[in-house]
Amino acid sequence: MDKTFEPQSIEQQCYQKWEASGMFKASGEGDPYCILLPPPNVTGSLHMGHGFQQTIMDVLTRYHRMKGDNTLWQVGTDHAGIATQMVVERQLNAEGKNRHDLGREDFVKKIWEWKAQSGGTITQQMRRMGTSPDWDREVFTMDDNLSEAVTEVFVKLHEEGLIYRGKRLVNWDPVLHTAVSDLEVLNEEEAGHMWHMRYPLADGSGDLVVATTRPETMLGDSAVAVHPEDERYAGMVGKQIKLPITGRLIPIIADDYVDPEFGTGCVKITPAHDFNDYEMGKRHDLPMINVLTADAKINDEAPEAYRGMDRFEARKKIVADLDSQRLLVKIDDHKLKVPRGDRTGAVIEPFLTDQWYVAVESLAKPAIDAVESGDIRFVPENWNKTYYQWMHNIQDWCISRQLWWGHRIPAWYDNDGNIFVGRNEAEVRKTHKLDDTVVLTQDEDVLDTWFSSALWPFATLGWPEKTEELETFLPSSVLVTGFDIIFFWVARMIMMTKKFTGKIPFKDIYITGLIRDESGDKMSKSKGNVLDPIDLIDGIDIEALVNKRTSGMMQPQLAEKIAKRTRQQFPDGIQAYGTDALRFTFAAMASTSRDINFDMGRVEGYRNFCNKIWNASRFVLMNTEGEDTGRDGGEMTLSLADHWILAKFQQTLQEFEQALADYRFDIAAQTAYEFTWNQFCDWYLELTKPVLNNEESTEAQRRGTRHTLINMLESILRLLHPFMPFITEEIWQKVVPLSAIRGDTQSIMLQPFPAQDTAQQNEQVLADVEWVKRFIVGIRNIRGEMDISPNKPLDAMLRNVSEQDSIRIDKARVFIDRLARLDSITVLANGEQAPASATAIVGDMEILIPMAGLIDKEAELARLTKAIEKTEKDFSRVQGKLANEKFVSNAPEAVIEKERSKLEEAEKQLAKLKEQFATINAL
RNA sequence: GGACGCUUAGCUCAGUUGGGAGAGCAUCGCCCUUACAAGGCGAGGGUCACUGGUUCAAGUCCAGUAGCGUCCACCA
Repeated sequence: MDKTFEPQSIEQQCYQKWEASGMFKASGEGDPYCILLPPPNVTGSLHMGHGFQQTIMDVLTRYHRMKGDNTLWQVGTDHAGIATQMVVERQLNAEGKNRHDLGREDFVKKIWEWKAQSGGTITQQMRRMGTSPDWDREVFTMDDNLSEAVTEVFVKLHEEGLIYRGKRLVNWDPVLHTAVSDLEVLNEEEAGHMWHMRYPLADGSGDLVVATTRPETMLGDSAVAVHPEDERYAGMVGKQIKLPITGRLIPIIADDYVDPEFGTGCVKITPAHDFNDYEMGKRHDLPMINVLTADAKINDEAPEAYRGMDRFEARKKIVADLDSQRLLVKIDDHKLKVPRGDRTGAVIEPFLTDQWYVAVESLAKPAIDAVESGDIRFVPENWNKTYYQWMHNIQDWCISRQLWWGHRIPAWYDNDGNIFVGRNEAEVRKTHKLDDTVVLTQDEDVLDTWFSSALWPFATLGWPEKTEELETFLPSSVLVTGFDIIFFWVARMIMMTKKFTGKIPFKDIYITGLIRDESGDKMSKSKGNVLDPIDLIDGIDIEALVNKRTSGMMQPQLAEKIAKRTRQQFPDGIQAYGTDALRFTFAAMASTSRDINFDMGRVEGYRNFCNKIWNASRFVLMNTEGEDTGRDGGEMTLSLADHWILAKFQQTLQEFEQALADYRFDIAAQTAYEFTWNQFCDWYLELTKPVLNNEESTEAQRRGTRHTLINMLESILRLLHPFMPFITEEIWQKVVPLSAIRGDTQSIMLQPFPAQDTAQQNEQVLADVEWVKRFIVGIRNIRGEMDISPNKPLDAMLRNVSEQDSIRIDKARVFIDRLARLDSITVLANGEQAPASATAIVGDMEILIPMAGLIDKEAELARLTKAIEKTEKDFSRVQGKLANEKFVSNAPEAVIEKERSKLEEAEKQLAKLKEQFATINAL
């Protein structure tokens, strides 16, 4: 084995072996365990969030597979309507064309070509993360069977009246020319203005001043509203306004919605271009005057001078024209929330169009019940509040999109505009008895991508067929996803799955935090702080990294700054840390908090952990290869250390499994790390040396220790495998022939997870070794602080040795001698004089290292002073506590007892330290 | 306006029924000891944001303040 761990050399071939051997498939035996991969966009490439969530899913999948469950990780990708269409359209733009030049059919064909060529990027990258989903079951949301499910759901919901078509005000993206749902609109606060405009009364008796943030919409005004109890305008309600520029007559109406305190207390009402005005328009039966085109330009409803102007151009002209007519009163600065499309960033326009909707109210109720009843559980639990809040205020879902890429809506129109919904045209003709003379044209629109995503839990398992998979794996065990798509996806899956299968889609919902950069900023192209998980795995040099971060930018002017910062942060680029280190980092950072600031130091630390495992394994192999490890029987005597590490491992295993059951991946990772490094490597491996390198050891002792050594390592590898699949597989293949494992050893991933075994728990041994450790650390501490070389053998004297101390010394003598590097141990009789010494205290026992020629007086006095101060502080705190009568009478007996023994301990120690101080001081 | 969350060592973060403040990285000292210098051994470092309350006892529970963040709704 090489001296350092080189992840590159093993990962990819290891993965190929796993995948080719079909090891990711559900075994068909054991309790079902299923995870659904939130399907990433087929256009996408792996980002840190994917890496994080997939690590968690893979840990769970590999763990449950090893536990013997019938484990399925269902994988697939999403067609991502808008995102994908935009990517391909951008390519066309680069060729100087647009999608209309190609026409719908050719454009969609082009997207399929693009998908065939580049759509596999993200699934290839998932493989680099070491994920183990059943790739043979990979689905794409536009596959035939998924599309069938989509049609089926649409038709059934329509039959029940839960899908309807209606003319409503929708969020319109004027760049994409499509409606989008409420969730796809982001409201950001931006600096704007409030224009105060004078509207004259038609009878010439005066005027009103309205305040607006969108003057151009005045072309579509159909009323002015005031509060019914606003005395200022009491006499005006019912009168007419002569709307400037257009000359139209519009009424002054009264409505509670108006806030008399805000602005002038008069609101211009534009029902076709504002959601609140739309509602008021309906209440007052006002005309809906649409003054915009699909491009958000002024249409022919407006006076000629404005027609064809962009909405923002029109705004300027209208303000100028009003000003010249002395109708502009003032312009105030005003902060307002501007709605923008989450994909395009374009200002969204409330726009009156025909769209398809899902009436969600009746679907929402069972979905709320499913969480309230505890059938579905959010982890962490407080996310259910977010869920309830949205579900209780849920609005009908606009599902039609004026795009070309997606599931075509299964609705047909005849020439009279009648609508027929069915699974296909033939079915429609049959059910509605339409012969060939009736011309039918299919609805041009496609469905919101999230409509098909909502069916993911059952459609991927074969629905509407009654498949065995559906029977076995629905509901799935846990959904691992981010809070950002609780509304988009999670809630809709619950509604749809309940509706169409009667079952819940999943039992637990584990909500992960968002991965941010080290200072808490969101990773984004424009900030230039994006890390690519693949770069952390393979490494990247600084030039390539700078190039990556600064190319293809929306705002090229930021490039220089980003380049500079990147060079500053990564002067030598990013090292290749390997997949296992990255995965371990993700797992270790998966605490319950909302956001995670990604710290490169952690990755480096866990890369070092990989190296530690690697070198510990080298040590184990060096000492077991070609030796008798007891694999074929033979007498074995286990040392104290052997028993101890087995017991310690049991403790670790218990904590580890509990943590995983609680979805505390950070605790599980920490537990495994601590055991492996601080117990197994730092102590146990050192404790095997006195046995293996001791000429006096019997063959049974050597065999026992070798046996423990190799099998302990083997168990650790299985423990760590769910987190670090590659390094554990690589080492395990070398270890297993020496271990006690028999049978099929094709891969560690098919081995059982280490079993909890009460026979190996041993409190006595744990206590004994803790005592030994304190003994050794006491002497190391003296060496460290006294600058005594670790190589220099010392003579130790012991004072106040109890019977138990003596037994322990006998049991552990070889270990103590070797690890503390002692030449001799002398037990002093009661009252026997000791030479001037440095001291360590273990319980009641004192360890004395004679100072002659070794230790200087001042240094030892300083050390003792430090120890005395610390002990005195403890002592007086505990003493104060016990002196408090209220504490003694109120606290539980166990707590008081603990404090009493603490006090006693401190008192004894203090006495010894002070005595020692006096002795040294007298020299 | 409503909801949720965060504030603990220089940095990134744990701290689960209230009962001795922890980890990794960074820092300092010693050590190339035959698994590992991506390492070993040892050490230093915190008025747990602030104020008040409950309690014998508060990082932990309650109330409030300040700062930061997220989501939802929204006044033109």
